[in-house]
Amino acid sequence: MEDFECEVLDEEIVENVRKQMIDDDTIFDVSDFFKILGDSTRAKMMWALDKSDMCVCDLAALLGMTKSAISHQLRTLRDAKLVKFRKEGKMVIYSLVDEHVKDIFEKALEHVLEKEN
Amino acid sequence: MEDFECEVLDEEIVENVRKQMIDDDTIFDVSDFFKILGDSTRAKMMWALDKSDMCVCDLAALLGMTKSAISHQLRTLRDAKLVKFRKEGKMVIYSLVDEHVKDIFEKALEHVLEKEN
DNA sequence: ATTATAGTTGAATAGTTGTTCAACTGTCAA
DNA sequence: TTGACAGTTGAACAACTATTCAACTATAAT
Repeated sequence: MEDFECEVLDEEIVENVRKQMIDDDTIFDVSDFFKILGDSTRAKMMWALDKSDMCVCDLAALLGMTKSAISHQLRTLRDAKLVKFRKEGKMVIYSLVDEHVKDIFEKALEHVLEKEN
Repeated sequence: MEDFECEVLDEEIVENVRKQMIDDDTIFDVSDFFKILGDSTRAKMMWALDKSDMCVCDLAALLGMTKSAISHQLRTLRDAKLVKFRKEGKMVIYSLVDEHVKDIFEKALEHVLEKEN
């Protein structure tokens, strides 16, 4: 017989789930959001900025990375609207945009720590 | 003068944050967790499995992908202990491991939808 | 036994992404 | 106006990863 790829086996389930499925754009937005936190450098930066606003240089020193690397990642975080910045003289001070992320971070942390066994 | 990379500017802040910093292993685990949900295919699969347990074939049909691609991603989700499976005849039925992920997903969804403007 | 189907797997490919490097801007101080 | 420093940027490189392809296993039915 022909080698067709994937016929539906349980029509009822598939149709039912398809009806409840959120639209592609939203799923993309959600996974893009997770992608941002899915890099340990960015995750650390968010964690650090949650503790205190900081300039690029201090973030770099804290994490033991170059200013360039940190600046690139801050750009990513800015594009994702997770951090904002203000200028103070030569320095640029970054801070978190909202508290929302903190909640998600802490829930994820719970989840991860729970699994450690 | 020498071109040193990144001297600490605000000792007090950096030291204070350093003391509150969570350890590297934990940050890695958390960002690895986010990385899993940071792919739209896997995000969709998790979303679908939250609505109903499903076999590989139906997941593939629902998402319009090959069984192979889905199977590979299911392997990733299994390794991350986010899904489990049971066998029914020729079929392998996958389901979510816990409710924890659902919470995080929904919080992230809130966050994303809130920003849409 | 043979055929069809559900699913898995490893290798290969193509696309993505994090960091480095070097060159740049803007601000402050002498 | 010159030098030093905080930060940004684009290009390049290396590492990673999602999907495809082909070959495979296992179960069920004829």
